Amino acid sequence: MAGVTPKTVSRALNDAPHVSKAVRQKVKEAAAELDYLPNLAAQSLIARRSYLIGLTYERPSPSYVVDLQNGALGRLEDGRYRLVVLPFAHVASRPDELGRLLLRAGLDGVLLAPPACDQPVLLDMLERHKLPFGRITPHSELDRGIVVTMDEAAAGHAVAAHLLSLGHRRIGIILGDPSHAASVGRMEGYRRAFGDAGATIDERLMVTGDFTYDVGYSAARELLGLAPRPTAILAQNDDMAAAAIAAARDLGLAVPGDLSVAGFDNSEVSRTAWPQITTINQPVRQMAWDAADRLIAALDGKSDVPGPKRRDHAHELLVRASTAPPPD
Amino acid sequence: MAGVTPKTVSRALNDAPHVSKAVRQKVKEAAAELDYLPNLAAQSLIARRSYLIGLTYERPSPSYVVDLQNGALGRLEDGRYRLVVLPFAHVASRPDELGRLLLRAGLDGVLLAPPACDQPVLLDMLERHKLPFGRITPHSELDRGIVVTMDEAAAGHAVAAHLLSLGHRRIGIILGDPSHAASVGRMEGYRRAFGDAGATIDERLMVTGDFTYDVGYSAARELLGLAPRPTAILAQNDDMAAAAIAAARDLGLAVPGDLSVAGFDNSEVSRTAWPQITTINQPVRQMAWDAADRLIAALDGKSDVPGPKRRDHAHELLVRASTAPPPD
DNA sequence: CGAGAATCGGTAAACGTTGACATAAAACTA
DNA sequence: TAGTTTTATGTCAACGTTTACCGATTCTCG
Repeated sequence: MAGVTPKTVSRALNDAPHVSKAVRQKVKEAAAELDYLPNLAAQSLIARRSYLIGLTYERPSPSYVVDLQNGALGRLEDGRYRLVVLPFAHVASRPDELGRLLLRAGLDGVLLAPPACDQPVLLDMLERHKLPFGRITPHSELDRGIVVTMDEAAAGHAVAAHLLSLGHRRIGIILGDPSHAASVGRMEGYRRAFGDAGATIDERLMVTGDFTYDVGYSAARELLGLAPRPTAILAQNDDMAAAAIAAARDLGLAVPGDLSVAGFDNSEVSRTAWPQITTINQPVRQMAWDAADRLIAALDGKSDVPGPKRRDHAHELLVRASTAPPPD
Repeated sequence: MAGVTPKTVSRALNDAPHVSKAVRQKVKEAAAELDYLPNLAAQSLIARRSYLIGLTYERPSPSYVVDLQNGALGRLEDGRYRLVVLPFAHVASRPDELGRLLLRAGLDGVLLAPPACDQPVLLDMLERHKLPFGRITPHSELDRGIVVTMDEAAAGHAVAAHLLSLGHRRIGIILGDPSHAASVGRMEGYRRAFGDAGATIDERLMVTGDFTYDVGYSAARELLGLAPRPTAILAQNDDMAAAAIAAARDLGLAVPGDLSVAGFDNSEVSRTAWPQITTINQPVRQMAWDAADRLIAALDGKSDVPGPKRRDHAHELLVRASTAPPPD
C-alpha cells in the first residue's frame, strides 16, 4: 500500500472521517486483496479491553451448559466480543482459585452460573479488580453486580403443588447438591406447597442427591424400597427424575401408573425420556442472553440508561406424561 | 515499586535470569500486594500470539458439544491457553463465512469438529492465513492439518453386525444429516456388515433424519408403520435412537421384546434412556484432548518431534439393554 | 476575491510488555 | 592485585494499532 501511512489505513478501515472516498476505497480493496486483518492485540492494548467475555459454570448437565453458552453467544453474535469458557469444579471449596483463574484470563467481563455466582469470596475478588460480572440465578447478595434471577421457590412450589393437586401425599423428594443454593430454594417452594395443601413433608422421604443421574438412581432405589412406597417422586432436576423412572421400571413399576415423577429444568433428557417428564422450564437461554446483554451494555458504557440491575424471569410448569393421579 | 524498572519486574515475575534473589522476592511480594497482573494484550502484541484456541462445531447434541469442550479444556488446563467457543450453523452452505469468523477471532489455532473439518474451502482459507488447525474426525483430505480420526465405517460395521448376529434381517435404518460425512461412513459400515452376513439392505427401510430427536421420531414412526414391520432399528446417533424407542412405546411395542434399537455416540441420552441403548462409544473427549494436545505442540514449536500428524482412536461397541433377538 | 470552515493527509506519542544490548557491580582466577 | 568472568541492573527500541495534534488543501459564502 505504497504512499499511505498506517494511520490512514486505520482511518479508512474504521470508517473514520478525514479520509477521501477514493483513498478509503483503495485501502479497502487493498486490504481485501492482501487478506489484511488488524492485529487484535495491538487494538486491545490501546483500547484497554480484550473483547473477551468469560463464562464459568460447574454444573455437569450438558444441556444446561449448552443452553447457557448458546444464550450468551446469541447476544455476542456480532463477533465483536468472544466467549471464553472456563468451567471449574468444586467452586465452593476453593473460590479464590477460580477468582485467580478468571482474573488471569484477561477478560472484559464474566458471566457466573451457579454456584459460582453465590460465592462472596469470588465476588469480592472480582470487585476488587474491577472485573464486571453478570450473575445468572444467584440466591444471595442480590444487590451485587448484574443479576438475572428466576424465583426458584415459586417454581418449586408450582411443581409440588401439581403433584399435590393430583392427590399425592406420600411424595419422595430427591434433593440436589446442597452446596447449590438452587437446591435450597426449590425445597423451600416444596415446603410452602405442602403447607398450602395442608399436607406435611415426611422427612424420611427426603434423600440427598447431587444432580447426577447415577446418584439419583441410588436415591430413587432407596425411596422405592420403603414401605409403604411413595406414590410420587419430586426430583430437583431432570437427570435425577430420569433416573427415578429407570429405577421404577427396573422394579417393575409403571410410570405414571404406579409412580408419578416430576423433575426440574426442562433439559433435553426430560423430553427424550419416556414417558416425557413433567418439569419446570427454567429459561436458561434467555437468562444467559439477558445477562450477556446487560454485561455488554455496562462494558460499552451504556449503563447510564439501563434500568434496574436486576431482572427476573418467569418459570413455567410443563405438565407432561410422567405424572398422574396416584393408584386407587 | 520504587527504583525498579518494568524490565526488572518482568524478569522477576517470569523467573528469567539476571535478577538477584532478593529483588525477585521483593518484586513478587509487591506484585501480590498490589494485585498486579501483567497486561495480556501487551504480552500478546510482542509475542505475536493470543494464547486463544478456538473450537467450532455445528452438531446440536449437547453431550457431544460438552465432551468436545471438556476434552480440549482438559489439555488446556494449565491456563496458558484459553478456549473460545465459536459454534456455527450450516457450515456447508457458507464455509467462507465461518472462515472469516475464525480468522477475525484472533486465534492461535482452531479445533474443527464435523462438518467444518471437511470443508475444503474453509481449510484453504485457514492455510492461506497460516492459522493452524486440528480436525476431529474428518472424512476427507486426511493429509491436511492435524487429524484425529476414528474409523466410522468400522464402528458402523460393528453395531450393524451386532444386530445381524442376533438374527435380525428386517432392519430399519435412520440416517443422520447427509451433509455430515460421518453419516456416509457409518452407512458404509452398515453395508459391509450386511454383505458379510449374506444379507441385503432393503432400501425402503432407510429413512433420512438429521441427528435430532424430533426428526428421528417421525422417521421411526414411518418405519414402524410399514408392514411387515422391521424387527430392529439402526439409528445413526443416540438422540434418534431414543426417539425410536419412544415411537415404539407410543405404538405399544416393547423394546427390546418387539423391537431392538441401536444408536451411535454413547451420549448421555443412551445411558439415561430406558432401556439403556446399545451404542458405539466414540471417544470424543479423548479425541478432542488429543487434537488440542497436538495443536498446542505445533504452536509451541515442538512439532519437530511429533510423530505422525494423524492419529486413530478405537471405537467400542457397548451392548446394552435395547437390543435382543427378534421376536419368534 | 478573501476569510473562515471543513476536509485531507501526515507526524509524534502512547498503550504495557519484552528482546537486544550496554554498563556496573560482584565474584572468581592467576 | 590486576585481569577476567559472571551476575545484576538499566536503557532503548520494538510489537501494531489509535489518539492528539498540525499543516496543507479545498470548499463555502459574504
